[in-house]
Amino acid sequence: MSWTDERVEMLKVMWSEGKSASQIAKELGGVTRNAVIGKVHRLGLSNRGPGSEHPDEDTAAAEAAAPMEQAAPPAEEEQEVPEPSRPAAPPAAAAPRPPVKEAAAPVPTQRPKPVMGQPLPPQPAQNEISPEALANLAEVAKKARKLSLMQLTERTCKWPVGDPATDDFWFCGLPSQPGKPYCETHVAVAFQPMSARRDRRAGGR
DNA sequence: CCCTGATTCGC
DNA sequence: GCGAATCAGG
Repeated sequence: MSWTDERVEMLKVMWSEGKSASQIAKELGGVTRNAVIGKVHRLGLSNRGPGSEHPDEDTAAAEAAAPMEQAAPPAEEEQEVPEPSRPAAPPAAAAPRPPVKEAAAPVPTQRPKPVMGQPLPPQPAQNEISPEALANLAEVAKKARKLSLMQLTERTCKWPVGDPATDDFWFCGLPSQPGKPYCETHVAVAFQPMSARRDRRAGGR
């Protein structure tokens, strides 16, 4: 398995989102965590967020575009706490399943295309999305800024839409939740509590 | 023992 | 460039 542009792209996104090397390797498939780490270093992004990491909070922007309640759960995770919230279905994977569809359509038009002959890992069954969430997603899709990979910053929603292998691919781009990779709407969909996932954890870092 | 990323070094 | 083996640590 070689590092194709798509794979490197996914690696960058997932890494910047804070996913661990082993998890990225697992999702990319065909590589080990060592391979991922090695690649990360070779790409020179061993550091996870120096690029646009400035403690600069623009409340106006976030408030203007997402004037929703800003309940800040006490859950401040660092990969070492067995939190109940984790990406249920990593959209960054090959088949993001952009919920850009109406509730009427039982199935998104986006089909798992046979793009890139990589052994795409078994996509974890996506949990049900609440009707409210779907409604919001439909709205958000219209407001999406359709940013390209390089336009993403720490404060833009990195929810992918479309197929990374085609030009019909973009990221939501709306103001993301502080500390989260997605806007509030996408966070709600991506970070669903997953039931079956061992949480035995004690000391991680 | 589980896990994490970092580094080395033969390929 | 690649990644297994290894290292260093939680």
